[in-house]
Amino acid sequence: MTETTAPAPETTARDYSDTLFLPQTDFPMRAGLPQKEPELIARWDGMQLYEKLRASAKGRPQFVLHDGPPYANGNLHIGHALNKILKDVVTRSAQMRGYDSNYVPGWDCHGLPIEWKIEEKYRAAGKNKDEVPVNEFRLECRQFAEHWIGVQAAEFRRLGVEGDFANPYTTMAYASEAVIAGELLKFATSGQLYRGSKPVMWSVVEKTALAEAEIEYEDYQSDTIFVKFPVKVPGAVAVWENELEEAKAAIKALEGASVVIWTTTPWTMPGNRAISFSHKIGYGLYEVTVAPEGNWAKVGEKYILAKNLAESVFKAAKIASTGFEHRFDITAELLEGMTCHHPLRDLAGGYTFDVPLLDGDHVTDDAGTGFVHTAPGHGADDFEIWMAMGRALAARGIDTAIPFTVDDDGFFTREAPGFGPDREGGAARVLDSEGKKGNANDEVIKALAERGMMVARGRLKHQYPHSWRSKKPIIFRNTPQWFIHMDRPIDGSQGDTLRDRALRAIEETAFYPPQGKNRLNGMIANRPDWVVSRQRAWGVPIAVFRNKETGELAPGLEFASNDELVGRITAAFKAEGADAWFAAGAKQRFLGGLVDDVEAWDQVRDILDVWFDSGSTHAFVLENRPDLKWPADMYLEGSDQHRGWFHSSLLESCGTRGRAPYDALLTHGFVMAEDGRKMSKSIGNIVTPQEVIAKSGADILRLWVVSSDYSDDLRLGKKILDTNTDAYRKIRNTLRWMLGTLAHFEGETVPLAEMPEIERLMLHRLAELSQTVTDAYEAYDFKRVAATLATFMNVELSAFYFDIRKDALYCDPISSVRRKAALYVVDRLFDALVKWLAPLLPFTMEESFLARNPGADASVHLELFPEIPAAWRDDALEAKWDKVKRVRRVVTGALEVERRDKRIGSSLEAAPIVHITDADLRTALAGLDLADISIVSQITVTDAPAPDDAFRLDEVAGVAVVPAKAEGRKCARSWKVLPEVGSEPDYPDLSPRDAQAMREFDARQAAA
RNA sequence: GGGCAUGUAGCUCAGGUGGUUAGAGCACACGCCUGAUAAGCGUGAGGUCAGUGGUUCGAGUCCACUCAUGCCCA
Repeated sequence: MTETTAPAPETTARDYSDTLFLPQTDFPMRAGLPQKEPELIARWDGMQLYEKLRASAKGRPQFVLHDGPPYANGNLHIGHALNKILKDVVTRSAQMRGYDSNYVPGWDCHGLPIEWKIEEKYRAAGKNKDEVPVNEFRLECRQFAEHWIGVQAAEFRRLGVEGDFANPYTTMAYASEAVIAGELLKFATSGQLYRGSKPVMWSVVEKTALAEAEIEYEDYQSDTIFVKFPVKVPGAVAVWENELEEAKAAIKALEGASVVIWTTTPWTMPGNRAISFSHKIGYGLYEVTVAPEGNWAKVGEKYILAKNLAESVFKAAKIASTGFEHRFDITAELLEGMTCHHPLRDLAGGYTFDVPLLDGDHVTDDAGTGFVHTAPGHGADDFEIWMAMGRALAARGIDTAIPFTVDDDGFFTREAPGFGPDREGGAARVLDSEGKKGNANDEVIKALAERGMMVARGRLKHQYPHSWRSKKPIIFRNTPQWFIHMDRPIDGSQGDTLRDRALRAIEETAFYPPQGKNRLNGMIANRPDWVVSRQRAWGVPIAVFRNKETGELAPGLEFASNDELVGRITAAFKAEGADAWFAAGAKQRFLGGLVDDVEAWDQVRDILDVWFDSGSTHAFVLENRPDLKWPADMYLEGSDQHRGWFHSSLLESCGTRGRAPYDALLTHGFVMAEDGRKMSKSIGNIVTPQEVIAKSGADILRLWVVSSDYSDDLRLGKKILDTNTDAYRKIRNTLRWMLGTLAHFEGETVPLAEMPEIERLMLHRLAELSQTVTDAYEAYDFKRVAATLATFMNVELSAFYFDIRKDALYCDPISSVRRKAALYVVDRLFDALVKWLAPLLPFTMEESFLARNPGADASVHLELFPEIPAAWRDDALEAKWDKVKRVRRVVTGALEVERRDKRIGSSLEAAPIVHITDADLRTALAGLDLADISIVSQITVTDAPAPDDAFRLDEVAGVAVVPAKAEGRKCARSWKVLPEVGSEPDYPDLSPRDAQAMREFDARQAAA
């Protein structure tokens, strides 16, 4: 509706649209990232961006984020994406902060999972791994890894990750294998490497050790036995010394009593070295009072049992519930320090050692007797408690050596007296080569029964570990392994053990977030010696020889020709890869001429655990590449790597170089589903990076990463992706408007002093943001960068500055300083924002940057963060404008009431009267055009008191607004309603400002 | 079961050393604009700060316990 006083000739009115400086851009509103991003990658490849980045940063201080190598055996999952995106943001932001930030991606190539894949292939073809020459097998593993490195590299690049993808590092490169072997030999030479033993899951059928992942649990029928361990020393007598007579009687009663254990593996009895109990369980002493004729459990025998289980034990022993009596309770104090005789004591002259009782958390009273037979060579729990108690046991005069009672083929050895090769009829066997039960259980039970040590026997069907490959049962078996000392002085000096060094190194490392320090520290402080050996084929060998007689190692602390031997080995590996170790004649080749009799030495065939490989990356990557440096500025991985790569790298480097290979550690959490629970196939809540990229684009995924708190677990699902997509659109549209507006910018600068205040306010905000953003990047606080910039763009630009300045930018005459100043400021805003956002959203920012700065060699990623002139900072101006904004808020509030009541639609229809009784606020407004700032056509500011019914806001005292409709006609060009419209005869439908704009416009048209 | 963490609006996050009605962005609802238009502007609703119990004049913030979730180990 227009005014009736001077009817505007609407039908003939000129359309002024094309005389306005409206936004003009080809930059699309809808990004089409799934298509656009690959084009940008192709462009970066074509222009050799990585090389240009290095060249442009030459001579700057280095920043090295050393890549933790992913395992090369499959497509990326969302966790990889999170990890690599964070790394990319760190390296890109460091580069733009002024460093030479070179990122070299790497891959972990050796190890079990790849071996399985190849074995699986063999199985499918009906072939047996053991019939294939080891180096042929290794070659296939190598090719497999090679393939996946190619796939993953392409997937990483698709995420926008920039780095030296043309020359990545791999743990299987010959040069790497040579260094890895060499690093291990340093431990050997310094005497830190030793041969020990621990139980592993062993398949007798395949004659190999198996990893947890190669095991499946199946039903199995086991022989169970209840066995007596006669009490030798009744325990902590001192505790009872001054106690009641009853207690003393209890101790006396223990004479002749037995601790009873229950086990499902009778064949492990020769390996027994202890009995575990729990202080959380109540125990009692029971006596048999009635027993059947010829029963194992006889009248008068006294057993110590868990009270909860006594009834069931006697039932198994064929004693009626009226045939036994509870005598005393037995306390944990009494059990602590108690020792027993081995039930096979004196068999074939063996088993004469003391069997101690140990308090263990793994003991429960839901089955058995409440006492757990403990054979450290035959179970993980058993081994753990035995090692944990090692020092205390030694103090009690107990030999802590773990016996090798069973050999590779499942036969008892000489260390199982009475059952080994000396036995009449030969060694008893646990399992035969078909995986069937041997005679070991029966022979052990027979021997126990002969000595009167059996209480009962039975059978139990339960879940038992089987080999994934052969489907046959496995056994736990003590095997030789290679260890690195944690607590042995390295240079012979006290306080210089590997543990000491590592704990000191942790103190000198920066942790992001700080909690990581605690976690790593706890693990190093408590960990046992480092097991580095695996009985496998695909890896770097523990390239040492061991003297068959003396156990001496070569290379080793005592070996004379260490340098020569190490030199031969590493040179060969460098030229031929670690395959050289497995080639025929290796022993002669390496050891020949360095020892008297090569045949007196065994060549160790074990390979290194892959954690040692990746723990050595600092040596073969950081030290070997001239474009990197040692130590790294940062290692960045998921929080699980406190146990993994951070840990092994720390130990390796401390053992060989005395300090950590990194100055800082940054850890991130895991990606969870939307409800905070882990993603799983069965629930179907898995999100893959591939599908997000195909549907939304990598920049959406990156926005999700950088707006999340990576130090905690991250959540991801459809809804969260949608939210991020919306947030992305807001950012993109604001940039798009700036690009459109800047189409009219001709590069003209306006001196700061001549700029309107609101332009100076924006430059000031830019100066503030510069500080915030660079600080946040420096602290790796990316969510702060993302939130700060997004909020700025939405609140201060889109909803405030741009909204206000549209009138000047679209309508002002070409000559307008106000318009020129605004264009200049928009240009500066755009430039800074695109650069600050570039590490976060590399695709979109490149696209935006190129829209302003076209050129074959142009890239936002070659830029530095903008230098903001110090003069732009103006805190007083900001304080002043805080007041202006307060007044504006009241005006806007008043307009909203008018709009709601349908008195106005567009705010340009209004001409409010603003009563400001607060002198401070009025001063702030002096010289400012509040009508422009409030986006109304006219405004009246007065210090007169406002009527009672004026609009007020509680939080803004001293301001009241009386609404009014704007007087005059609507300018056909600017749409402002002004009394002056029509005052210029040559443009009767325009305001004077627009008339002037048209004159200049027409003049330019004519000149063109 | 042990170690280390985390738990603030639908979503993502702010909330130095305890102190007025707990904030922001996005999403949502409603309204406006139609010269940023599969956009833009405004207004609004939305939280017993995981729970319980303490310390304190006062706790989202300190302490204890519980619950939930995650990582590592067993």
